[in-house]
Amino acid sequence: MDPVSQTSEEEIVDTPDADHLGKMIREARLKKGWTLEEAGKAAGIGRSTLSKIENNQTRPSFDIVRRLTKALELRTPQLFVQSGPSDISGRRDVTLAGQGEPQDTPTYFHELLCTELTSKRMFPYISTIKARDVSEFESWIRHRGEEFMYVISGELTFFTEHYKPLPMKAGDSVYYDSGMGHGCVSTSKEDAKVLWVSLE
Amino acid sequence: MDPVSQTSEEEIVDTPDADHLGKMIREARLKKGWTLEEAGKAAGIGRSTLSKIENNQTRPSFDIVRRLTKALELRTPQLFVQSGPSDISGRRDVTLAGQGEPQDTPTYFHELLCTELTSKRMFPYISTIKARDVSEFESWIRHRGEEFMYVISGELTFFTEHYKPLPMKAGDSVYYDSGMGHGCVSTSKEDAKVLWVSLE
DNA sequence: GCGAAAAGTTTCTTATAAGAAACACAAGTT
DNA sequence: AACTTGTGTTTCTTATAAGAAACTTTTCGC
Repeated sequence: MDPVSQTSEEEIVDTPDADHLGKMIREARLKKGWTLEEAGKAAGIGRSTLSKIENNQTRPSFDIVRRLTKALELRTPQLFVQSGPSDISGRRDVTLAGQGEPQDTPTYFHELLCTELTSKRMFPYISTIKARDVSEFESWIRHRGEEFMYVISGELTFFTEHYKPLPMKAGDSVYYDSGMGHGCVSTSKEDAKVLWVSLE
Repeated sequence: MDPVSQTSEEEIVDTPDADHLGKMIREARLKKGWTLEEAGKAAGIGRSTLSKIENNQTRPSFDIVRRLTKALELRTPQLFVQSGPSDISGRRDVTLAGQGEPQDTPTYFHELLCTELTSKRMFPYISTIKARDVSEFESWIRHRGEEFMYVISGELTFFTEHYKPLPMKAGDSVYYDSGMGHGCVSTSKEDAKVLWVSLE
């Protein structure tokens, strides 16, 4: 196999991961240095309930888990980890310069990166923004999630709902709620090039 | 307020978001064009149960929700959204070139980007990798989550456990499980510069 | 419009989660 | 060593989730 593009889609057997949850919660609680009583109070649940959850003696309701994640400031995605064909553990995916998967729209020329790794959670892509006048700005893009943008080259104006237009140049970056309307136009003579990383 | 750096930490009142879950699940099911029966079968639960969940007439167990997210291929983080002081809705955070928050280690010079938005889920930073010999490579970095790296300038070799060393140059990118040991060294005369986006 | 089939909702039963209180087990204190 | 206090575990009760089946609504054919 080509050493550069090693994304293999091997089938992995499913395992129950039954006692994963309790372990994680106990870990998070101890990390905060809390007793069952304290953590329970912070999350609004009884200490006996929490004890049983941590020892996997019960299947808690989604509500309870949600309250716990908030109180303990737990990262939620990892609570759902279940082994299966769709996780990226022990994998990597390389895309060489200019070798991304092209995807065009009227305004942007997108190049999707690392598309072999279908189960990844972030979506990186490079966009070429065609040079044109600021006045031509048309409609907002809007999609659930958050997004990071880094200007690789050129100059552009980045628009966000509720904010003033933002002039940007190579090396600048912005992080924003992509649920807000957003979009950008090149303000230099040449096309501008940006790297986007999107997370739903 | 400075229009460029508008990250405000206003207090937002907490709302229960009680009927968020059902709505999302119904949406995901319909998107797949499935009936209650079909979706239930795929997730291994009864259609009556699913009906009640979608109509928020019950507080499902975490297990059931997990099975549903798997069957419906739902993005899990958004199931946990609860309004509160710590989400980024309607916000943005800008970092101009070279204005990131510096953070040094023996091997890397990191510049953290968009640090005002503390509740964001992805962590972007630019690293300058000091020029040195490949043989000097020491120890693996390893942390839970996934990571995306884009080479801004210079040439380097990217190391990942279980894989062959990967020579990279400006414009190349790689996405990998950051739980695997990883690290990189510059192979050009000058320092190399890379953009990393990390997600736990 | 009427019947038949399919999709969704509402009982009804039972299995079980959640919390209170009792219990067990430490680590200090006198 | 007995007493206290603090932490986690195990009953025990009751509130409720989950599934089966009955019921309602929608969709489609004729």
